[in-house]
Amino acid sequence: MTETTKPRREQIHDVASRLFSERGYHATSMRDLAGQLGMQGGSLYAHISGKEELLVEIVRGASQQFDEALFSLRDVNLPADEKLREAMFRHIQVVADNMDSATVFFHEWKHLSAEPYAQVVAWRDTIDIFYRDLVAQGVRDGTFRADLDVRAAANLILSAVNWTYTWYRPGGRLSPRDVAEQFADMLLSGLMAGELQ
Amino acid sequence: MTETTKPRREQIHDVASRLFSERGYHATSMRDLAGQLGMQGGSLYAHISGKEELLVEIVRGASQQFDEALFSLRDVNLPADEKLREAMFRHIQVVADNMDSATVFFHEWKHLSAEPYAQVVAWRDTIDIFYRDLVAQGVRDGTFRADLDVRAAANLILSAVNWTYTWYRPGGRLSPRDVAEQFADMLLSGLMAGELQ
DNA sequence: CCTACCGATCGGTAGG
DNA sequence: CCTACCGATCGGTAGG
Repeated sequence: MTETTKPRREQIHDVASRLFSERGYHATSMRDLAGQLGMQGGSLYAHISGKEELLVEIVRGASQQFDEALFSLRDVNLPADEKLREAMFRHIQVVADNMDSATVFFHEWKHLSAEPYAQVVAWRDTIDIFYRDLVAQGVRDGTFRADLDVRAAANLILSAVNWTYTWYRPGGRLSPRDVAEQFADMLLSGLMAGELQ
Repeated sequence: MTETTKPRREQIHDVASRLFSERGYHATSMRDLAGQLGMQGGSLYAHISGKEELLVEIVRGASQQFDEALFSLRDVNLPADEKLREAMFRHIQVVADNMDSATVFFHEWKHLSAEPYAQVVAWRDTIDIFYRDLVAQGVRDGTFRADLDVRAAANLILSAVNWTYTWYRPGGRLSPRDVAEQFADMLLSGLMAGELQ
């Protein structure tokens, strides 16, 4: 009995996330969408107001997932390196658990109209600041190297966790935890062998 | 006299790279393109065979730039860490020098038809292998840590250099060399302060 | 949720 | 390189 039917609106969002991520927003027609749901193109408008509403809600949903995962970490009292491990894990997990909407988020946000577009830009800043604060804290308390460029470090971390949407395969060899630990190990300790060997 | 006119075909490619990167492939119409060149939509077909030809050539051009930058490094005799620095610099420089076509490359290749699509997938593998070989060499000769996961390391490096297309601004505060050195410093030495302090 | 339809726009072509 | 046009398809609506 896994046949419990989701609300129609939710089904539409799920299919839209999948098609937008596979083909892109502009290459997906409302008729494509309707076809996957077994209805006619015009019937979609009984449930939604328009195509862009779908994009807006997918993008907003994804950014909220990131927010919920990361901002509860903000004031947690942990050593900077452990905090970074946990943040990277949560960040990657959001991507892994929402491959479709995360892909739409990273790929299609430029097609939003002015207002939601500006919200994404503002949101990106908050995430940037989250990682900069995390790094800055680690530098201040001596966990991280004193000569770190905080912006560059945050940028490198974000590159690692964001780029996962292009290559990660849920159900594959690596769990989100595996990826996070591998990346964090390398970022924290570096690739170089110790000087003494 | 910087008014030397480029060949029309090249102008079309330049404008197409810019519009495809700004708006996306499907959201750019042939009439948009023609308008920016001061001609009518139909007139484009005196110079090109179709819209997808433009996408194919932009994508192919970008991948060739990466090839030329990286593959001459393949058999150069350098310590692995220096080789990595140089590879990252060249990789980032290709992105920085070709922001438009690099963006199209990373963003729009999924819209290619079967054959050029498969070429991009195959190309990506060669780049992946390039970085894995570089890391593996460093592990073998003791430059890099013996416990490195080669695939993960290559993946992390690629995340850093590829993601630059989303944030780098040519002519801004940082040169491609700056970014490459910052990233390589952090990747090679890690973020952690030394154990003794 | 369907049928039937709207005006607009798409990539591309014919003929000059 | 332009004018004029093609069939196809787009997002969306009216009326039921």
